[in-house]
Amino acid sequence: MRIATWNVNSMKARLQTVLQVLTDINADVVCLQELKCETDAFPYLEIEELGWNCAVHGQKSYNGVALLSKFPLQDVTREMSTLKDDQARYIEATVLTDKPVRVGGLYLPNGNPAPGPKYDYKLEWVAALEDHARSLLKAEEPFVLCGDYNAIPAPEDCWDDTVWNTDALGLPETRAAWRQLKHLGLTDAFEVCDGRAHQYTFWDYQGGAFQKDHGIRIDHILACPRMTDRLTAIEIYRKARAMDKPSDHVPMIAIFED
DNA sequence: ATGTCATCGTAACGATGA
Repeated sequence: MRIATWNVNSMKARLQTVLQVLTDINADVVCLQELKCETDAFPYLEIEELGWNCAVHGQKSYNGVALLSKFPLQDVTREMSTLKDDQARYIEATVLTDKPVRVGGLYLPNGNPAPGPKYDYKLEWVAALEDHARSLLKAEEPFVLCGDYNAIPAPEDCWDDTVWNTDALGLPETRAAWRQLKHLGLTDAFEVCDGRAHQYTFWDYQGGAFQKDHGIRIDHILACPRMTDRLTAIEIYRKARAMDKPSDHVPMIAIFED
C-alpha cells in the first residue's frame, strides 16, 4: 500500500501536471493540498477517469485539501474534532482495503509573519491537531496523518538554517510543536525509512532555488504505531519539481506492507 | 544585472498569500 502526500499549488493551473504525476507515482492513496478551488470546481471527471475515488474539501482562492484513493473511501470528515476552522485545511476518511486505515490529509497554516496573528493561528492549529491525534490513538484504528505541515523539523532539513530559523516554518516554537506531536507516539516515515540530512520536498519558485537545491523538508507522513510496524520505505518524487508548470512542492510516498 | 507563481477584483494590473 502506497500512501502519498502532495501540495499541488492550484488544481486548475496544474491539472495536466497533476494527472501525469498521479500516473508516475503509482500510489493507492494520495492526499492533496492547496487545491485553490471550491469543492464543486474540483476536476472530478478527469481524476476519476484514472481510477480514483475522490473526497474533497475546497474553498475559493486559498487552501483546499482532497483525498484520492484507488480503494473505496468511507466516513469522510472535513474538520478535526478539536477545531472549528473556517479555512479548508483538513479531510479524513477510512480507506477500505482488507486492512482498513484512517487517512488524514492536512494543510497546516504557513504562519508568516511571525510573531503575529497568523503565527498564533498556526500554533492554535497544530495544538488542535495534537488533540485530534490523541483521540485517533485512543480510537485504536490504524491511521496516518499526511500533508504540508509547514514545519522544518530540524536544521538539517533545510539548505541554510540561518535563513529559516527565524521564519514561521523553522522557529524553535514551530519545531517544539512538531516534536510534541510526534512524541504522542507517532513516527515520521521519512525519519525512520531514510533519515538523511538535506532531503527536501519544497523549493521556492524564486531565485533558482531548485537548481541550487535550496529546499526545505516540510511535507510529512506521520504513522501510528500499528502503521509504523508495516512501514517499509519512503520516496520523494523529486522529478515533479523539474516538470513544466511544476508545483513548488513534490510528492512524498510512504510504502506499507499489505 | 542576472528567473516566482496563482488568485481575485477589476478591467491591465495591483494586492495578497505562499
